[in-house]
Amino acid sequence: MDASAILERIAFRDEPAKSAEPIRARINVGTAGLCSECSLRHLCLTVGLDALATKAFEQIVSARVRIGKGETLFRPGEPFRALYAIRSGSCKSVLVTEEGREQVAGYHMRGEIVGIDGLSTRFHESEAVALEDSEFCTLPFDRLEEFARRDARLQHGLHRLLAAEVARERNVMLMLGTMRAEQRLASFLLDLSRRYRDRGYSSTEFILRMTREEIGSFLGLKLETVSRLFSRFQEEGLIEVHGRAVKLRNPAALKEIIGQRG
Amino acid sequence: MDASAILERIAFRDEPAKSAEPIRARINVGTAGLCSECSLRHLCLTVGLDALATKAFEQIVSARVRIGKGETLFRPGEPFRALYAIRSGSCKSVLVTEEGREQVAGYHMRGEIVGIDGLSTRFHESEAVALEDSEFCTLPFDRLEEFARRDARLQHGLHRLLAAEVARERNVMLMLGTMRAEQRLASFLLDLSRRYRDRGYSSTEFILRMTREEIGSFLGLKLETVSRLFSRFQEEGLIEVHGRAVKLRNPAALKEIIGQRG
DNA sequence: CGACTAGTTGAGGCCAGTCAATGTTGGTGG
DNA sequence: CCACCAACATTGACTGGCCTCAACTAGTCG
Repeated sequence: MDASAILERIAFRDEPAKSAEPIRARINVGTAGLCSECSLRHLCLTVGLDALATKAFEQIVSARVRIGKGETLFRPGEPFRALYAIRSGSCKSVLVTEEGREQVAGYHMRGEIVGIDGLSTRFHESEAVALEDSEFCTLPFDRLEEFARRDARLQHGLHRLLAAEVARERNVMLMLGTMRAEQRLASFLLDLSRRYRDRGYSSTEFILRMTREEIGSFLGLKLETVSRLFSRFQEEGLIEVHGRAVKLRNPAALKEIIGQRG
Repeated sequence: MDASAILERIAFRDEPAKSAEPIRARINVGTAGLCSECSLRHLCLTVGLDALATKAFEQIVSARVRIGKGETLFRPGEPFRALYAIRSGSCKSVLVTEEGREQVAGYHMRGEIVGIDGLSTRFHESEAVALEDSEFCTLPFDRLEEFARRDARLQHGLHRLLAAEVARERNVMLMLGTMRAEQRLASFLLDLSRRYRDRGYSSTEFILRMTREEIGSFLGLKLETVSRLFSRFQEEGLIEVHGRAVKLRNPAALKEIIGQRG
């Protein structure tokens, strides 16, 4: 089987969908291979690679996937074949246990990489759902590994990527384990703020892509609690909220809230 | 600087200790290099390596560290140089934030590998504290990376190790985000049970190495709550507790508790 | 023995969950 | 354009689970 056939298999996700509704993922093979011109290359795995290596890296990133809002990029139980770099849009990752316990494990925006959850068992364990129409670059993992064996810089990048995921989850653990509701929400807002800033957007004004329920699930709270806290923060002049539009009026005060007693 | 000098630097931790009390870590260089005979080789990074590669791997594992109960293997802020395989004993890892927020992030026993927390920033972000006198094999990370570039099996093993840590933390997230106190404790006990079983110990009778406070910190609960739950589980005939000695009398019922409603 | 740490148990309070009613928004079709 | 509907969001009243504070007990080590 040649490379393009493998890529088609990956791109078209040839295993049967586990769920009733069809996956309407579409693919643009033609537009692939532009890492060296990608505005996100300083956020992606190409960090640390020189121009030549980036060109070589483009050979790996040979497929793009577009999915619509609410559609899934991968589902629990599906074989793990690739990581996905978010080229545009955003997604959430959702954990589901046998007993039906469900939790939003993360919220990911452009320039970030999702799919690591499948690396441990070689099957995806979580679900990635687009929160808006989104586009992803497919990074076939076996080819990444091969590249990493030849290039220590990419190896480093890959390790750092995995380690960053560990670090991110550790922070979530800390939040869930030690913070009270208002601290969790403040922490969530400041985290978003920082990440939007890193991407060149406003750090004080942004649109939430998640519902109150999804935010609550991520923060270990109920949607009513989240809603109440938004209202309270607004009353206290910390933020302005109109539905999903949020403006941070006093980030310093939010930071202070997080620092308060155990 | 030759290899043994590097190892000495690692072993004797030449950077100044951040805390008042001295680190009394001792080292046995002489006993290193026995991976091929180690009873834990099927749990360690050597999984998947053949005899020859395991022999080669021994060259990497060139130092052992012994530390006493309550002493630290590494501290936040220290440069990351190596991963540590627990050869005997156990340890906890503790997260500390700037604001003094503190949480036990994990409990690790023999055959497990700690220190991954330093990989992201190249500085350790958590503290590893021995819960009993313990012995660790030092795996210098640069040499691991070098080996992984030459041997795809070790590369796989390393990736799986990192991915397993991601998966472990995801489970902790789920626990902290969706479970009530009794479910968290049940989940904790069954997790220990499984891991002791995997190591050839009894899965129903074991000694806790952590205090109630440490367990509580890990589970996002207060020590009083943990204590009360132990008592209640005992009243209900689920377990027997005498201080830190625990006997699971009805693991199935513990499993059921976890499965209960949201 | 006394000091100390770890653990247990009780009483009461508060934070967040639960249940429920109402308001708002966005998409669809007449 | 508006009516309608479903999904999302807000707000209130009440409940309950876990925390807080506190007293007491059981080991442990000098």
